[in-house]
Amino acid sequence: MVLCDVPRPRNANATRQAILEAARARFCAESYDDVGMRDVARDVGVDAALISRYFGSKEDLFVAVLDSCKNGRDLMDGDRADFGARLAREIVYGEAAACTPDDGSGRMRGLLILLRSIGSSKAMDVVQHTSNTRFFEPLTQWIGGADAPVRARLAAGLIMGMAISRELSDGFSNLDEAQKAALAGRMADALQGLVDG
Amino acid sequence: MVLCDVPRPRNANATRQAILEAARARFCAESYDDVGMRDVARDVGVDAALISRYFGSKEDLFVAVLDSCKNGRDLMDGDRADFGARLAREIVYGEAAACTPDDGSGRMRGLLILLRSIGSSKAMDVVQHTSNTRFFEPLTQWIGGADAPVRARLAAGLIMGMAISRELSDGFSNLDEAQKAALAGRMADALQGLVDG
DNA sequence: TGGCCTTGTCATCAGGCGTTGACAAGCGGC
DNA sequence: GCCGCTTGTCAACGCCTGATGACAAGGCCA
Repeated sequence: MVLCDVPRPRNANATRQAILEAARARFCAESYDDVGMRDVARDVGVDAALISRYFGSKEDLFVAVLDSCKNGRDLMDGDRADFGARLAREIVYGEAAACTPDDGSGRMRGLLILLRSIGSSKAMDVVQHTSNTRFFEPLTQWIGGADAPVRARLAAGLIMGMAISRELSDGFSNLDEAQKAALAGRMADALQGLVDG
Repeated sequence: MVLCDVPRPRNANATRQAILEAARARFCAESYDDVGMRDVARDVGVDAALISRYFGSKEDLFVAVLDSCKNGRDLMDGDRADFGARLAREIVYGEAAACTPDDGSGRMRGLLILLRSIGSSKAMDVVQHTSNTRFFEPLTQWIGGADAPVRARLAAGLIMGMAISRELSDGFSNLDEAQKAALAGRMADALQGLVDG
């Protein structure tokens, strides 16, 4: 996970950015409590004290990481008629789970980070607030129409639940390819039904 | 949360049971990482060292708590035609969230404890194993028929996701009563559809 | 070349954790 | 009454965490 082993040139902006990306990868793979400042610092090849200086506290770093992720609205980018199929594919086939330390292009990355740290009391406030403003509310707006809040809650629940189910079952490893396809199909239909009303 | 403040009579079985119940309440309300041995000990009115002696390690205590909960199969008790409505009501109206330190009669308690500690690396092995043997597999068996694994995954995902959605939204506090009823109704239909095939 | 601000390191702190082994107190049997 | 086992307490250990302030070194400017 070490991103750079030659002496880092003295460049505050680049270093700050490297810390942010390393932290994003860590928070994507581990819960808030399991991510240590020293871990992130080691990934970048820097002393942990520097993170404190650049970002303040660990919670501030967490917020900065969430802000650096693409907005939850991006989940709704693309053809509306494909929403269900798109999301189902990303979750069932794990395209959402890939979490390389790149520019944060994964559309679901922010949501995955939030899901990872659910249950951590220290991150609870941030997680709760961010999931509402970045995920629930945009989804509700985008769905629109009568019962939008209700349908959005259900869609969000299904998305989050299947993401967790994926974690708990090691990527649906107990399902063969045909079953995975069936799972993605059923999930897509359910989601699309909620979007279309 | 202190269950007893008069000097506890010297009774190993009763003390062990009291520790188990206090731990169950704690693990139901907080994640594995957030529950401290000293917290549980204080609830019972006992020294933390005693827990180590009676249960071994913290992980052993966690396993003992999960074993003490009603089996996940109990979720499927009752009229099969009511499964969706029953589960939806318990989640939307929070009957599942009540977690008093009683005999562990809540049917969803075991599942709630597992959900609380998702994301904790220390508890991951236990959570993964228990959720499969106590929740996924019984549900798959109970659903039965063609595509049972697929439908069970979807049902489980919806149940878990809505339980988490409930947490993140403070008990669906942004929904009025009519919307909650609509949510429960839609969720019930979706679940029942998965059960019936 | 010398001064100085920036960038990064190091040692350290206070606090929390789970766990351990030595000790105190209750209590039944001889 | 005293022994010995059980039940519970206490102090401490080693480890890890996030955070802090003093210090070293790079690099620009005069």
